[in-house]
Amino acid sequence: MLDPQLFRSDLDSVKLQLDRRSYDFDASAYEALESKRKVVQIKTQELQNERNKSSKGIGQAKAKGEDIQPLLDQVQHLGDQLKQAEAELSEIQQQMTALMEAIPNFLDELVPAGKDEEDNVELSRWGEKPVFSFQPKDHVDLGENKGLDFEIAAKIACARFAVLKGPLARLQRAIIQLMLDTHTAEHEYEETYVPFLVNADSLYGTGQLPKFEEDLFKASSNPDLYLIPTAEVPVTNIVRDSIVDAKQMPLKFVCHTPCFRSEAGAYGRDVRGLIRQHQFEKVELVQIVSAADSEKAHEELTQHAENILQKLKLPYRKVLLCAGDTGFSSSKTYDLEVWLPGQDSYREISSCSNFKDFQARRMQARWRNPETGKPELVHTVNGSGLAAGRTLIAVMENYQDEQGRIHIPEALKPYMTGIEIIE
RNA sequence: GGAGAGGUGGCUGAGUGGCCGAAAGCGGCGGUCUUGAAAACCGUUGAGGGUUUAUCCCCUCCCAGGGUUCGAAUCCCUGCUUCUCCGCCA
Repeated sequence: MLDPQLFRSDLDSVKLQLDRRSYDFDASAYEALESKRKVVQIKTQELQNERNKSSKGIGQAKAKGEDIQPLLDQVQHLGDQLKQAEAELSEIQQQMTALMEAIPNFLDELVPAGKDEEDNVELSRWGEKPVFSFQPKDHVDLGENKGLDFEIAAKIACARFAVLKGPLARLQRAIIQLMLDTHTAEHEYEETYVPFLVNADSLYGTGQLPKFEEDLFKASSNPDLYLIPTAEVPVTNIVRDSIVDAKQMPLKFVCHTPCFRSEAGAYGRDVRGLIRQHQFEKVELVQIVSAADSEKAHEELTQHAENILQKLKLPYRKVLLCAGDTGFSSSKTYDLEVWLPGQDSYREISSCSNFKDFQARRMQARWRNPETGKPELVHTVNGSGLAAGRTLIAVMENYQDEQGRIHIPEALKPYMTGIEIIE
């Protein structure tokens, strides 16, 4: 949610900002609603004031033992008028909220113009792509005789699920362990365990609702809960409706969860393999910081995700998303794309975003600034550190040999109880 | 699942229809005292919003949503939630 004050004080710059997003903002509809709001709100508050004064007068008269009947007759007309004004105001406010909550975040000034991922800007590359003396296989072929099974998963559930058995299941767990250990021990994140089902308020807070409900799995039960599409939702909502003590800032959480996505708009895309699944494992990094610190925190958090790729010696590149590819709630996003020999391309393995105060305003998440003594909105920053399912793919494809075996990267060996090669 | 008791400011906690946005204490902030600190004492200290150049003024908020009333933290209904006891359970 954007700052409503800005809409009132400088609508022109709001329009310019939303233009960068190619967001079709109906400024005249907004202005009409806003001027109506002003009139009705003032009228409502005047009526409330009148009621309060009268009631106070009645109380005092009664205490003195005076006859209050004449006073009661006087305020009789107030009730209906007030009720009507309040109803009208509430209707306008609901319309205003509906309008405001559908508007995406402003883009950071450094975000490049562009329509889709073609226009993203590559910032850096790390690592050497492996050179093979044979035609490298993709992870589906490599996993075929090693316990990676999509048919069984489709029998158990449906398409876009996978079953892992034996050393590959072990390898995914090792990857998760490495990430959690690194982020807690070296990057000072607090390990967190959270619900995998969340309520609508939480999804609203981080921006998935109300606009993107079709991307979610809803649990058809009472109370209404949704499967989390990312740990970002439960973890960020830890600070919803609260004022964080300055001494506790910044808050840094790391959390491993499964993630569930309906992939409703992805028919026919990435149908092969583990790339795009309804369920996948991810380790998420979340930071709750002050406005002054969020830019730095965003850079650092991205580096923390990069460190995992570097430990695994997986070649990757860092990309700054263009205007059209930056998510609804995000102000600025870096994607980390890992090299996948089986696909002969870079694929997203982490997405690190600075949301500034956009989520915080939706969540009413604040901290008390000791300089002013006043509560201020926090900034939220998060990123995958990393998507474990895709990391598994990257390890399989980058560490394969001519016999179709998979060599365990050095950094994972301590977690594999002696297994050095999966064959 | 059954029975009972609660949800009030940063925290503890008083308040059962008007003088309550809310006692008292703790904590925070400012000051007096002190070489400095502590203690003691004095003062101050909730959030959001409207109007305004600003001050002023006004509105809303005592878990949430409805209701009763001229008037609700207080009474009624519904929901959520916490705690205690019993049962069941990984």
